[in-house]
Amino acid sequence: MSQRLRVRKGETLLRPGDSFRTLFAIRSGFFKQVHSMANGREQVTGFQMAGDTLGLDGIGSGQHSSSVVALEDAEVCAMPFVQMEALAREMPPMQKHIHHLLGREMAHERSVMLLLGSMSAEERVSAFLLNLLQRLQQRGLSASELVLRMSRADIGSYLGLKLETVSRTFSKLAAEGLLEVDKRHVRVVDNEALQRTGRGLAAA
Amino acid sequence: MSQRLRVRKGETLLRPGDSFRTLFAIRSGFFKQVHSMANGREQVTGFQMAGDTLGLDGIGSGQHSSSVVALEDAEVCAMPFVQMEALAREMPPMQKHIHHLLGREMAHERSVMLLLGSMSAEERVSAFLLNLLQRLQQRGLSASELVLRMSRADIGSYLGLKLETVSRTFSKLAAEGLLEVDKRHVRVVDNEALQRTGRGLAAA
DNA sequence: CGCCGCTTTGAGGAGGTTCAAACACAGTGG
DNA sequence: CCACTGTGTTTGAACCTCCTCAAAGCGGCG
Repeated sequence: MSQRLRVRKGETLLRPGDSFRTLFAIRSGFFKQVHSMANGREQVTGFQMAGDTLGLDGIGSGQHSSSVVALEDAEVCAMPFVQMEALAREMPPMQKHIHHLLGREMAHERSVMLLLGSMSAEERVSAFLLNLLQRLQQRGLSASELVLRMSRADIGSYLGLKLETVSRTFSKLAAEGLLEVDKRHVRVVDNEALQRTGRGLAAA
Repeated sequence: MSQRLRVRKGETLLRPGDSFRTLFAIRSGFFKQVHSMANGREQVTGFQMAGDTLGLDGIGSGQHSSSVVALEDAEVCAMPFVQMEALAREMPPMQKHIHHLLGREMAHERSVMLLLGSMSAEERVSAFLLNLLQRLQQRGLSASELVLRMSRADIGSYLGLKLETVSRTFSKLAAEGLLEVDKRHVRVVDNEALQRTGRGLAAA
């Protein structure tokens, strides 16, 4: 039922306007999701890694509304949505699964809304790191060390900050002894303090 | 299958932690949806009116994550979700309908993310008004005049601004000749200019 | 009338942005 | 091998938007 697909770093898997036909389960790699506004401005709305699902936007309209770009070489599984719907009609667990996926997506968007609506730059960056670390830990990786796959500009766009502010905030958190930062390599030194700062963002 | 329910102004229809069992279709009235963060801060995440659906959050976790409060006397239809799921298995149109509802909810949250992430106060307030007006128009009401059901504080919370900023922005838009504002009564004078300012937020 | 909730307006201050310059690093071609 | 270029990051200084604190106005209701 599902077909593997390779996506190279920098390539675009989905574009706004593409008709909604398949979901993609990420087997490996790292993606960013970018939305464009009517006035031309762009904004990163999410980062997806192995185990996450791509393409859920557009389930309502039948058209994708965002572009999805690989930030490193990746492999995905294409799952035709009509087949998933058909399965859902016969197997309630599949129906539950789809609803669960949609629920998670909505929960993520909600948590970003809260972050953008009421957190300071320092809180946003902390919450962002904690969220990434938690998701990496769920996948069996370190909970205190990570390599950022995205640029400062991408992080800033996602967090509603300018790239300079993101950079300054990393420096500040490092100066305060919460992190060690070297370009895209980040190590958490004081996890508790980081939690204290960035608490508020929910899971995946 | 569905049961009517009256909710008086100020009453809470759903609370965070309530188990997810039923969706509510609004027959009349006006609601706000409020989310709380781990750190105690609160934020309005949406306003719902007649024809909108309440309770879609919690479809993933089985628990509601927000409270829903009536901003005026209202009447809603309770629809047990297990029955909707059962129907969806037998009738593809019902399945489509559920997916459509979820898609709309996600689209709304996305549009608010974009608003919060990259628009100025003036743009946010304009986009907010345009969105409300559009939804009122879809319901057969005036596209140029409305009575706000929510306070400046609620608007501010929703738009990621302080209530004073919302008030000032209304005054500014009025001074520029785009609006006439008298407390909660708003009339659009220059719709084009308002569109020019607030474009970027998508539908419902 | 007098209180209370909501709104408006002002003045001052803080957090983020903007503009600019310098640095690090990888890839390229001479 | 090394200058050369391009992209991404860091840091500084000045500015601007929005926030904070404060006071006053409006309107409804007991």
